[in-house]
Amino acid sequence: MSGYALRQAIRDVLGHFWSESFGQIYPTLADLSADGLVELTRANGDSKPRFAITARGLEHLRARLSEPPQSARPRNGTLLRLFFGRRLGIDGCRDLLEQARNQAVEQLAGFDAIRREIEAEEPTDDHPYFLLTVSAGEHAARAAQAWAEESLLVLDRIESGS
Amino acid sequence: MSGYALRQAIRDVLGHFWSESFGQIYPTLADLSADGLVELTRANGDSKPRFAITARGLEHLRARLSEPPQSARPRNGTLLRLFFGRRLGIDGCRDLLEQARNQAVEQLAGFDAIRREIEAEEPTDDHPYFLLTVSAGEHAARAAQAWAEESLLVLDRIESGS
DNA sequence: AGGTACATGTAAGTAGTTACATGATTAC
DNA sequence: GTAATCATGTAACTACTTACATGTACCT
Repeated sequence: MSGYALRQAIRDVLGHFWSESFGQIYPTLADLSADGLVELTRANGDSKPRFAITARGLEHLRARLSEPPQSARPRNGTLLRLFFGRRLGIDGCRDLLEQARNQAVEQLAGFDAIRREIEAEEPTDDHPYFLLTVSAGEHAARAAQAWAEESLLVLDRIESGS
Repeated sequence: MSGYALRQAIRDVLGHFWSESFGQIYPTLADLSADGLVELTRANGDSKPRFAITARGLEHLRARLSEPPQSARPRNGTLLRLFFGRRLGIDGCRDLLEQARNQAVEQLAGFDAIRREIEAEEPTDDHPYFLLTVSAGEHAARAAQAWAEESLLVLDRIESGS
């Protein structure tokens, strides 16, 4: 695919756990091409550029996938604000939690659509792995929804005097 | 508290949803001090420096807490590797999932300790908010554990031929 | 013909960590 | 007295995003 199409695929398919910008994609694609890990095979009268991974690229990919994943530094703005909830005020907290709940519900609907899309396709050996990542999103979103709803009830109890 | 103590508090208390490095803390503390939002009040023969938030600092904090939280770009190395699970190989996937499960279990033990610590303290108006963030961690960790364990079973089914 | 989507690339800026340098205080 | 901890600060570096610049292909 093209770098442009690659970015769309990353956004649409890996969107809930990964992201890349053009500023990352194009230089990286150029480096990979220079190292012979991908090839630009623009066929005959083809209007669209087609990068494809090479045999050496596949080897390299396997090696990179085997590297231990490094966890990103945690940075959750919602939880930081709730931690200082007394300073923020109870209405601000309620807004944050309602937003968190709504976001979780939307995500669940999105995952449901992705899951049905995958299951409607001709099954391949990759599908079980794709579904693993969807399942991770579903578990996380359900947990987020449950937490937000419980927490809204806790706020009610705080407000009605404890 | 001192910048040094602040960093320890961030690591120990907010560790599961926030982090700051010295390279962030000291310049920021200097800026806040210059703007009169914090004050260094080193009492008489006190060996330890004590930064404290000022009245204007509290106002500023409230304003900053009211800003909408911006979500960081997603970057989950474990899910990225599992997405390409067929390339990584089933044993590599198993390692990733076992690590994810163990990490979740450890986190749950940590949250349990924090919760008991908070509940043992003299209750303050802040405690319900602290517990909200602990609860978020517990929900997320329980979801991660359940997902990892389900997924390990899925791997078994993949391996035993589908 | 003109707008939208496709396509690439880069410079400037943002946000942060890591590593280093330095010294004071406390514990044993 | 010496090792560990407390304490501050900064320069170099990493890893990205945003915004801009530029052009092509496709649809109506």
